[in-house]
Amino acid sequence: MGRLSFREQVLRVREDAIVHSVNRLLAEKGFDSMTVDEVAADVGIAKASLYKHFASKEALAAAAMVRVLQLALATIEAQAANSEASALQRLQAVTRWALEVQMAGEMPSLPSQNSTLRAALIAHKPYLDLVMQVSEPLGAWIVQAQADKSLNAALPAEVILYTLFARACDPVLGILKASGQYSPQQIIDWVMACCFDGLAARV
Amino acid sequence: MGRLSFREQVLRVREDAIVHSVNRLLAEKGFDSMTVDEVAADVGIAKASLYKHFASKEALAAAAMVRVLQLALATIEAQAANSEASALQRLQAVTRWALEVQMAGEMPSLPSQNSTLRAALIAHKPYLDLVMQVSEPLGAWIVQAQADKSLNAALPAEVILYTLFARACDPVLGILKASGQYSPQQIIDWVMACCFDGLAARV
DNA sequence: GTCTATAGCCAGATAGAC
DNA sequence: GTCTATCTGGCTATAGAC
Repeated sequence: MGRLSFREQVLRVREDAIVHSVNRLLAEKGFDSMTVDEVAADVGIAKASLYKHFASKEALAAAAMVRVLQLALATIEAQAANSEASALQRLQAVTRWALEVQMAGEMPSLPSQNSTLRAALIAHKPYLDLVMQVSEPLGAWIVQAQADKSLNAALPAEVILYTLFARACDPVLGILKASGQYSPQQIIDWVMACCFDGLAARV
Repeated sequence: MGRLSFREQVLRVREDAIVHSVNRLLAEKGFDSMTVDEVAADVGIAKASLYKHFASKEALAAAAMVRVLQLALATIEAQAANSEASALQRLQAVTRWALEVQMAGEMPSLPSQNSTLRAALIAHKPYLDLVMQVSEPLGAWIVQAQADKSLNAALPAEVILYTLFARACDPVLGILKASGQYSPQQIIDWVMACCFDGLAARV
C-alpha cells in the first residue's frame, strides 16, 4: 500500500480513536444501551462529526467488530507460525487470547437478536470477509485435532467452532470478575477448563 | 391458599396470558428490542390495559423471569424426588430441561448490561427469592457431585453454578437451530456434551 | 378494567454556518 | 471536518372517557 498523505493519516488516527471508544463502550454496555452521544463524548468530538466518519450506529458497531476480528486474525497467524504447537494447543491459545480480551473489557458484545444490526453486519463485506478468514484456519485446526484424537470427534466441527465463538463472549467471565474474589488469570483458567475439559470429572 | 373469586380468577388468567406473551417475545427479540406495543398486540389488549396489570416494562420482564424460575424450581423438585438419580444426573436433567425450554423459544434472555433492568430485578423480591431457591439445591448437588468425583472438584462450586446458568441461555443453540440442519434433540445432545464432557477428547 | 388519544422523552440522524 | 442547534420517529407511560 502507498504512503498516506498527512491529512489521511490524521483521519486514520481519529477514526482509530473512535473505533477504540466504540469497542470499549460496546463491551461495557452492549449495543442497545450504548448511545451515539456517549461515543461522541468519549472521543471528545461532536456527534455530527462522528457521522462524517461513520454513516450510522450500526456502522460504528461493524467497525468495532472488524477491529477485533483483525486482532483475532493476527493472533491466529501468530499461532500458525508457531510450528511447535499442536492443533489443540493453537485453538486453546486463540481461545485464551479471546478470554483475555474480554477480561480487559475490550470484547464488543452484540445482541444476536437485534435484526437491524444483523442486517447491517451481513451487508458489511469487510466484516463478513474477516469472519471467513478467522473461521477457516480455526475450522482446519478443529478437523486436525479431531483426527489426532485430541478433540472430541463425535461433535461436528461446526458445533465446536460456534462454541468457541460463543465462549469468547461468555458471560461467566463478567460475573466472576464482578464478584471481585478471583484474579483475572484464575478466572480465565477456570473458564478454559469448563470449555475444553467440561464440568464432569476426568478419570 | 383460599379460593379465588371469579373476578380474581379472570384477572389471573389474563395476567398469565400477558406473562406468556412477554416470555415468548423476550426469548425471540430480547428485552431492548421488545416493545410494550408488541406485547399488547400479541396479547390482544390495549397498551393502557397492560399498564393496569404491570407498572413498567421492567416489571413485565421480571414477571417473565419469575415464571421461568418457577418452572425451573418445579423441575428441580421433581429431580429431588427421584431417589434413583445421582447428583450429577440431577444436574444434567435440569440443564437439559433448560436447553429444551430455550430450544422451544421460551427462555427469556435479558441483557446483563442494561442497568435499569438490573436495578428493577434486584429490587423485585419474588425474583431474588426464586433465584435463591433455585441456586440452593443446585449448589448442594454440585458439592455432592464433586465429593463423589463425578464433577470436576478443581472448580469452585460457584463457577459451575454460574456456568450452568449461562448455558441455559447459550447462543450456540440458536445458531444451530437457525441453520436448520439438525434436529432439536441432536442439538441439545451436542450442547450437553460440550458443557459436561468438554471439547477435548475423553480418553 | 378496557379503550382511544396523547403527553413526554430520548436517541439517531441532519442542516447549515464556519 | 468541526461545531451548535434542530428535526424526526419511536417508545414508555398516562389522561380521561366509558
